[in-house]
Amino acid sequence: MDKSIRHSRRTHSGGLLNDCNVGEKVTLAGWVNRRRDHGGLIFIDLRDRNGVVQVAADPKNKEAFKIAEKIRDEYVLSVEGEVSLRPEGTENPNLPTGKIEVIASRISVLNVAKTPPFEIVDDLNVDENLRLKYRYLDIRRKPMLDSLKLRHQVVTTVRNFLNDYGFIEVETPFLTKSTPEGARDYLVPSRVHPDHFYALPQSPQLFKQILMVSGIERYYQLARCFRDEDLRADRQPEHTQIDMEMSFVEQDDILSLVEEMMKRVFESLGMNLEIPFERLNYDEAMEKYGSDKPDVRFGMELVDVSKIVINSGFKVFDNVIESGGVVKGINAKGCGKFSRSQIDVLTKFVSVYGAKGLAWIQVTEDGEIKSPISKFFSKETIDSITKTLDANSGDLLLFVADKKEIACESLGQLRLHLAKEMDLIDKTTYKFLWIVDFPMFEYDENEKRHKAHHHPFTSPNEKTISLLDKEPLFVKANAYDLVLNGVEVGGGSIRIHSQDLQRKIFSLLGLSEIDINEKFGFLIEAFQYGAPPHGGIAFGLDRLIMLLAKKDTIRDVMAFPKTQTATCPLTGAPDKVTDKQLRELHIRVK
RNA sequence: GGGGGCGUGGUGUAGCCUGGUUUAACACACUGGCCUGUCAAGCCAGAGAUCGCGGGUUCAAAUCCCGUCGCUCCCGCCA
Repeated sequence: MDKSIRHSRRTHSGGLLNDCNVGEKVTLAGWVNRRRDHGGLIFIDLRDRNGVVQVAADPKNKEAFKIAEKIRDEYVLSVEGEVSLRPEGTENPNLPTGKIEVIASRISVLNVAKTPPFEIVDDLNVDENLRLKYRYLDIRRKPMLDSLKLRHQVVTTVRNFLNDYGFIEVETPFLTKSTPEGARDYLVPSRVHPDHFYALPQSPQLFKQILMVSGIERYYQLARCFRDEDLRADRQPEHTQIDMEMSFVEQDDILSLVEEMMKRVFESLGMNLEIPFERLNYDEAMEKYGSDKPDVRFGMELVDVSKIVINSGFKVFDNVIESGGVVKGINAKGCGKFSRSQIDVLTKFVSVYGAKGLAWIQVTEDGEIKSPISKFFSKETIDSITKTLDANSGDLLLFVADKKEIACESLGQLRLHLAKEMDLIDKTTYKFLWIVDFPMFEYDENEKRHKAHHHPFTSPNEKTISLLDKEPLFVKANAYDLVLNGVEVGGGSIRIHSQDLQRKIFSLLGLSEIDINEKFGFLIEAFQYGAPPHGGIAFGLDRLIMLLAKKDTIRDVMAFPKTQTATCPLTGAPDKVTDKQLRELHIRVK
C-alpha cells in the first residue's frame, strides 16, 4: 500500500483502484468531479490526486442514497463501499478505473462547496486571470496537477543525479546586496538601517563563486531568482534556477556533466536522449539562424547573398553593402503562392525587428520568376540567387538588407514565424543544442559603453584574451548556453578567479576603482585567498518544465505565477501597506 | 516607454464593420422536476447579463468617437 494514501479517513486512493481490488471494502476520500442522477441510481465520479473513480449509490442503501441526492460538484466526500466489477457493457474504456466502481455503503460530506466560477475540466477555456484568482481550483484540473507532478519528478531526478555526483546543496541569502550590471533589482528596505536596502538576488552568482573559494568544490541549489523587468510568456519576476558551480573544471567537464544530467532527466520520463548534444558557435548560430537560441528542429537557414547581389545596380542593396551591411535571404519553401498582402504581413513582421523592408522573389509553379526587384538583376544574378538558396518551383525567397545584426535577427524571427505558420516543426522531438564561443562584450549604444554579454564574472577565452585592450568586441568568452527547441534553457561560463583579471574586466565595463571596491570588493577580496579555477551553469527550471510539459508559457508550470503586470490575482499582491509600516522603514511615498 | 489583440449572464462565444424588429442570442454551468447503468447522461421547466469603466456624437449606442482600466502577445528591457 502506497504510504501517501493511507490515512484514518482513507484506505485507498479511488483514482488508483482497478479490477485487482474487486471485492475489497474501501474507504475513499476526494472531491465530486461530477454527479449523474438517474432518479433511481446516482453515480458520483469521485476525484483525488490520482484520478477519478465511479461511486454508485443505490436506493437500496437509503442513507447513502439520501446523501447522494444532495451532493453537488466539488463537495468533499468520504465514501465507504465495496469495489465491484461494473455490469457487462457498462465499462468505460476511457477511464483507468473504468472496469470497476465502488458500491457505496456510506457517504459522508466532509465539506460542501460553492459552485466553482469555472468548470474543473481538463480542456478549459477561460480567462487566465480568473484561473489565477482561483488557482486552487485551477490546480484541481488534471493538466495543472500533471505539470506540477512533472516538475517534482524532474527536480527529484536532478537532485538525485547531482547528489550522486558529489554535489552539495547550499542555500544562499534572499536578502542581499544590490550590485550594478544586469537586471533591475527588487529592493527590500531595511528597518534597522535607514536609507539602506537589500536586494533580492537575480541569481546566486556571487555566493556560489564564493562557495568555490570556500572549498565546497561542487555546489548546487534550486534557487529562486528575482528580476524586476517586464514579463513575457517565458519570463516571470521570480523564477527557479537549477544552479550549479564546480571547482577545477573546464568547459567540457561541465557540458558533458550536463548532458548526462539531461539524459537522466529524460530517462526518468521514459524518453531516450542522444548525447553529446550538437555544438554551434555563436557567430555561426547568428549567421545561419539569426538567433543565439536557434530552433534546429527544421532547416530554412539564412543565406548571405551579399557577394552575389553586390554592384548589380539595385541601389537599396548596394548602399547597404557599401556601408558595411549585408543582404541575407531565406527560402520559404512552398510559399510561392503567397499573395501580395500575405507578403505585406511578413514585411510588417520583420519591421518589428528593425528591418526597413523585405524583398522577395517568387518562383511560380511553372518556374517563372515573379519579383519587384528582379528587373534590377541580370539573369545570371537571378540564377545565382535561386541556386544559392536552392529555390524550386513554388518557393518564395525573402531578403533583408540591413546592418548585419538586424538582417540576421529579423530573418531569424521570420524563419521561426514561417515555420510555425507552415507547420514545419516536429513537436514530438526534443533537440538540444549548445551555443559556445559567445562574445565577451557587446556595445551598448544608449549607455555608450561595453556590456558583458553573459555576465562580468565570465572569463575570456585564452585564444582571444590578447585583444582585450585593443579590440574588446572580438574577445570570446568561455561561456555556453544550452538551447532546447529554440528556447534558452541554461547558460553558464568558466569564471574569472584572478583578482587582477576581474578588476580589469570591471574597468572595461566602465566601472571606476571606487565602484569596483564598493560594489564587488568582497568578491575581489575573496579571490585574494586562494580562489580555485571554477565554472558553472544555471538552468531555467520553469522553461525546461514548460517544454517537457508542452506548454506555451511558464505560468502553466508554476503553482502561483504573476500576471503580465506582475500582480497576483489570488492574493492581490502587490498591495498598499500601512503608514506605520512605512514609517518603520523610513519610507515616504510619492 | 511603444505597438497589436481581447473585454457582452457564473463560463465560453454570437451580435459591433453597415446604430433602430433585440424583449441582447446560443452552448456549457446553475436551480427545480422526471428518470435504475450513466460517465460530455437524457428529457421538461426556470433563474441569470443594461454589453469593463467614464465621457462624447445622435431622436436613438453593446454597436460610432475620445479617454481610461484590466488581461494578453510582442518590441524595448531581461549581465
